[in-house]
Amino acid sequence: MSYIRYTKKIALIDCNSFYVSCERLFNPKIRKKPVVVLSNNDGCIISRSNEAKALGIKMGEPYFKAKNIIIKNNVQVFSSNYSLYGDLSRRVMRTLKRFNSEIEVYSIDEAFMDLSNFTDDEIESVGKEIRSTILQWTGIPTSIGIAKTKTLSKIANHIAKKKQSGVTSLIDIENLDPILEKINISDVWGVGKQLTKFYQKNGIYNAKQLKNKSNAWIKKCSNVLSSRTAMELRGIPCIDLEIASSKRKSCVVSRSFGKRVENFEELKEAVASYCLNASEKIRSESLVAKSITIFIRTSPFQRNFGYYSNSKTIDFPIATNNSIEIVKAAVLILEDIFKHGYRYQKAGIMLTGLSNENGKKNLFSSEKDEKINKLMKSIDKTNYRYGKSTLSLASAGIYKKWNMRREHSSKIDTADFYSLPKIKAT
DNA sequence: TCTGGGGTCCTAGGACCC
DNA sequence: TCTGGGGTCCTAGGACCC
Repeated sequence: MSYIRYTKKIALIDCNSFYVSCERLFNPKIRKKPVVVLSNNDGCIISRSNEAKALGIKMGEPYFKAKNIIIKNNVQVFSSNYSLYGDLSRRVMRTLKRFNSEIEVYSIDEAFMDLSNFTDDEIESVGKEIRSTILQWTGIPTSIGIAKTKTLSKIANHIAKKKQSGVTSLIDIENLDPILEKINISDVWGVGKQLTKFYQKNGIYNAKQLKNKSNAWIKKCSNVLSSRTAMELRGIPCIDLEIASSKRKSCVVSRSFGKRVENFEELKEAVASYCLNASEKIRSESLVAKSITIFIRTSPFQRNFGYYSNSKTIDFPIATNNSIEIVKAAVLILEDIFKHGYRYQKAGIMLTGLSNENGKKNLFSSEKDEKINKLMKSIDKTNYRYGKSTLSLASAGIYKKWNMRREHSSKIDTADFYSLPKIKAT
């Protein structure tokens, strides 16, 4: 058997300190200053400018723990504004698609792109052109790594992050060993906390050592994913680019509360309102859910009031995306798992077994279902037009005392068409 | 005393990613 | 006082069947 083996060129484009860069776009005064963006509920630090990193502020660090450094160094702090970041992300991806319409949007701030049709000589300058175009058109700085596999392009990107040009290609490097040797095993894509521990125990401390370990050993002692990672380090592509955007399989809405919740009614409100969010989300993607899970828990960090965590899943008789039905099921579960006497910190709802809506009609659908579907659609339309939660269910509450903290919001809303300034043509 | 074997399907939990 | 949220995939083990 013979086959043609051609070398792929995979680029990973990654936005630098993405959330911070988004905030900076609308606030030039903080360009050269240390900036951090906080997670929901102003809990943790999830994006840092280089200046903030240099101060020793760690990724994922609780905000209250870093507060001293932050105040002392006048670090600018922002609550997260996901509609802004989502909007800018779409702009970046749209710009990227001009270079190759087939990209894999891997996360809000990253995309893989196949650049195999360019020659080895061109590749680095193509990378630089992509980078400068994105910067010019969207204002977002990026780093670009190019290599023969996704895993290697992650490493290339890692290196590019530290370079002035922001672009690194490993394509025409014959022997990658000296480079891989400098990459810490925990920095390899697909190697998390547990695997790092395991590899270190077996004398593997860097990417080169993993690359040189036999597949048989890796598969036996770990799993297929790990052996794929090793193959990719050797320059053999095992993880395909996922161009076609596939439909999601689950949908989660969960939040920590702004303050601890003790009474059932408030918890019910929160859960009901998460249900409305989740069902609207799956409706907008024309999906229906087979089952629903509710979970509640007290803080895992403060157990002095006792710790309680529980969850339960039930199946719907017929897959659904109807808010009313979903809230009803959620409340039933909640009644079952709620226990008095605890200070709840977080609750969440998960819709699973998602499938396409059009397969939904069956023996049991009725005229009533049709009416409910129409009602849901008009609620969604109204909320889209007049702002989120214009129409809601009474069970979701009005005052939402449990709502999350968001004390440092920049309040920029590019996604809300109606909050844009109006200019009248004369 | 001695208590099949193998296949499939489902689920919960763990590990990973951003 | 204060510790995020949303995904995917894999695996082990149980249930069930013949």
